[in-house]
Amino acid sequence: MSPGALLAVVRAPGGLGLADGERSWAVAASGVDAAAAALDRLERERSPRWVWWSAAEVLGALQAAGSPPRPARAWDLAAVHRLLEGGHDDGPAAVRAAAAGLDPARAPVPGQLDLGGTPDGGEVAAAGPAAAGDGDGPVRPDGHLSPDWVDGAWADSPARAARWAAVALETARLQERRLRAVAPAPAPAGGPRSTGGPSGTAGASGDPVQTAWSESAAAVLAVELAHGGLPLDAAEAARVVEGVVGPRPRDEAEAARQRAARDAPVLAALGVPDGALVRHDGGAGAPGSPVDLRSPAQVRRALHDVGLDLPDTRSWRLEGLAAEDGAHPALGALVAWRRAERFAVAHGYRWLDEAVRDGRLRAAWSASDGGAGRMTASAGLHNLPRELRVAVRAEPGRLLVRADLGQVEPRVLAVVSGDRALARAADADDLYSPVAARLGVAREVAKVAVLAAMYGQTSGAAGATLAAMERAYPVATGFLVDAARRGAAGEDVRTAGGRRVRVPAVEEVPVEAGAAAVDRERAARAARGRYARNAVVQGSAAELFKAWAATVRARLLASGDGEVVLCLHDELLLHVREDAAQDVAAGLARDLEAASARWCRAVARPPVRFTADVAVVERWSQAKG
DNA sequence: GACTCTACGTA
DNA sequence: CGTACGTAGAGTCA
Repeated sequence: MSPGALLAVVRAPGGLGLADGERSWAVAASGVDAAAAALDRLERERSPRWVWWSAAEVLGALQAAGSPPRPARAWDLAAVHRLLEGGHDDGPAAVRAAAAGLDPARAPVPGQLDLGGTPDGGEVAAAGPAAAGDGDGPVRPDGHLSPDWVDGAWADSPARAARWAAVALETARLQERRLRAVAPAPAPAGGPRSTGGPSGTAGASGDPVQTAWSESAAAVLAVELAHGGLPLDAAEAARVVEGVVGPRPRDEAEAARQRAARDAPVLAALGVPDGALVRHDGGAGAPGSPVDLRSPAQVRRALHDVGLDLPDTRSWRLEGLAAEDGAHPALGALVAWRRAERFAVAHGYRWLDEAVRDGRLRAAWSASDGGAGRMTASAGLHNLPRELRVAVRAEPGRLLVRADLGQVEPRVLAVVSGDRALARAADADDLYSPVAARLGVAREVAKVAVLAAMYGQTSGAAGATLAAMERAYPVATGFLVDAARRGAAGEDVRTAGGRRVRVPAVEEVPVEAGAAAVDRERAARAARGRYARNAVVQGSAAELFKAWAATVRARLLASGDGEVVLCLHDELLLHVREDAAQDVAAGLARDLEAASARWCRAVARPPVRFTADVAVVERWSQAKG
């Protein structure tokens, strides 16, 4: 077996089911440690590209092993399915149906009785070892997976586990064929407009399989991030929380008193009598509770009663008014109250107790959630307030290496659109400087215009500069306009790496429905347009980021210098051995060069320069931010 | 109990 | 009438 050859694995109670290009077999391994050891041995002997229905399914439980496996290469069927199809159902039945080109509506849903089994009209069952069979095999005559097997019958015996692995292997091959079929062609030199299909153009070039590899690596990373967690000094975090929301209450009664004490000055400023008596135990419309500050509607009414008629009570609006001369004192009080309340609710003591264990902040990770395929995390990890970053701290003998991509979205726009002028601007450390020179405006104006183009903003100061953008960078702006047009029309779009971003259709409204309904429809189409316009950039940036993260993970794996502990859209945080930190930091830039060059080739676009800001620190807060 | 709305932290 | 996400509480409907 050559390194990188596909090797499918499933984990059953008694051991592993395995399949490579030649045969399928089972390895007995009862218990987490034995399974981890068996996987690890195969990793060392064969250096395969592991095929699994999902990294979480195989690796999740094995993270608890004394020596968890650290696979270098993977083909994650669920991750590749999400790449190809979008959507959320990435279980084996949906994955197999899509890979085999079958109607997903006919795929078995877990727990469903098998009422099907006869071939769909005109559809041909996939050939191969998995389909060969007895009437009780994993693949039905119509090509869909058998509901029994989807529901877990594959785990009943070692022989069945081996067959299930063979199905996984075959499904990976089917996915690879489909990937090549949807791969976007290079952006035409003459302009961005293209025809046909959500990808814009069909036809293989570049190397779409690379996206499958890095997305699969990100799925492995997600499992490791969920298990490893982010090093967090709980005592330091508690100090930060105390500074914002006050001391930790000993019981619910004390918590209620503290809440009332926080509310009192704001209620007084609003002229609400007897604020200290207000109940805040969750009861709506509590008696004797004239204003619940946690209710935006009640706050709005209270502000109206003191002469402030506002469309909403969002902080930025209150802050703006509070800064004016002669502002009502309630405004400033309310802004300060909101900040503390927000902190207490989202990142207060409850969060500390639930999310932090053994000095680690742990969250559930997804490698490609959301329409555009960004990584997501739970437990408030991706919206950790800056004040708390001081508590994200390397353990003794270790340091943090933090790196974030510079101006990643406009650089990605240069790649995906194939705009040569924007690509030249990306040669500069600060992309906005050459753009500003070309547009003949100040740097800040240029920056706003570029961002406005990518977000679909039409109002405000960016408007005038947008026209200059269109003249100076017609390929890039044309690409964005085209994506917005597709989105507004309800067509799906694809990222550079071929990720399908589903755009929900807008319900058509007859003219008779009235002007308001017609306006709503137009607004909904515009929103879809902005969504699609942004998704092709944001989603492509997510792919580049994951390619980088996968490269970094691979190097850390080989060196044993440390681990990735956080992925934050364009930022990586590594927890590494103190003596290796400088080497790791230097390697991050090289990894970015390698990953971005590979990514540009893979998506069949001219190379564009990417930059990263790298720092070695003890606390996350010490890095620029 | 499931859902929507408002709000707000991060990128 | 600038994108995405996760999360929470109030409020609504059943």
